[in-house]
Amino acid sequence: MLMIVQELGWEELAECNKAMGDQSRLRMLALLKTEDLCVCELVEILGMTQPAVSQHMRRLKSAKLVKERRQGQWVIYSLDGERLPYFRSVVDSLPDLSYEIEALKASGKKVVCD
Amino acid sequence: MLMIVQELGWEELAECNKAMGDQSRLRMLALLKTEDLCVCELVEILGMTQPAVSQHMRRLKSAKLVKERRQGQWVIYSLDGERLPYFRSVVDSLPDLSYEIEALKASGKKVVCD
DNA sequence: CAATATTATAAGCATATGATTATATACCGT
DNA sequence: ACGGTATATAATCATATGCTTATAATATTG
Repeated sequence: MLMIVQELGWEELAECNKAMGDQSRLRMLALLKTEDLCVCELVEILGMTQPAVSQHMRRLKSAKLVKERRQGQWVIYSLDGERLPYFRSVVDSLPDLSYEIEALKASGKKVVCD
Repeated sequence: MLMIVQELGWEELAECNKAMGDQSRLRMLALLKTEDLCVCELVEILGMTQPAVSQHMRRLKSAKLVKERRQGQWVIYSLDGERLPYFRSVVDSLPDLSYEIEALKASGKKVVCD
């Protein structure tokens, strides 16, 4: 089976980098590297308002760096980024924030159990 | 000899990505991948004003993605980006624009001969 | 030193960005 | 269908960004 990987244009390339050009969104990607998370969990960990998180996720989603799925009342985000050749390199270079997720679980606020 | 590579913080990481989050600056990086260039050559190739190019290069320089050296009356820019772990991956994924530089040479407007 | 060429900086302006508050939409349990 | 929880969108606002024009700074040449 032949897979055609569509070449990214300048516009899309710039959009991907812009999407990764914000500290909050970088932290979100770093968190999603460890585990898929829903919006309210990101809100809890990052200490941001819910609309702020939603809007950041929209930006990441429109750059195709994350994808979403609905699970009950939650919308769960996960890393995507197959279209961006160096996305894995970027994500790998992000600090490990798994301890944040551990802390969330310890506090009993982890809501989604896959 | 032990080389210590200073870990980049969120702030710097975001700045690097922001610096790469613009079509013009991506093109500049793509051009510098082929060959070191001075400002007036970038002006010629990209069809931008000289101040616009200078300001973009300042942004790239402050993110440490390019470095400059003076050669006579010209300031020559070249890729740097050793501090950004995935910089090479990004640059490698940029389209090849060497034909732009060839065209410049053919037109007799390549000013710097190293 | 004067004249020219190259590059950088400053100021102004239109648009983009990121946050906040308020409101709408979607799903769940009863 | 209703109330509660989760998420998205809209409106607003302060700041950032990118471009333009004008001007300054630096280097070369005569």
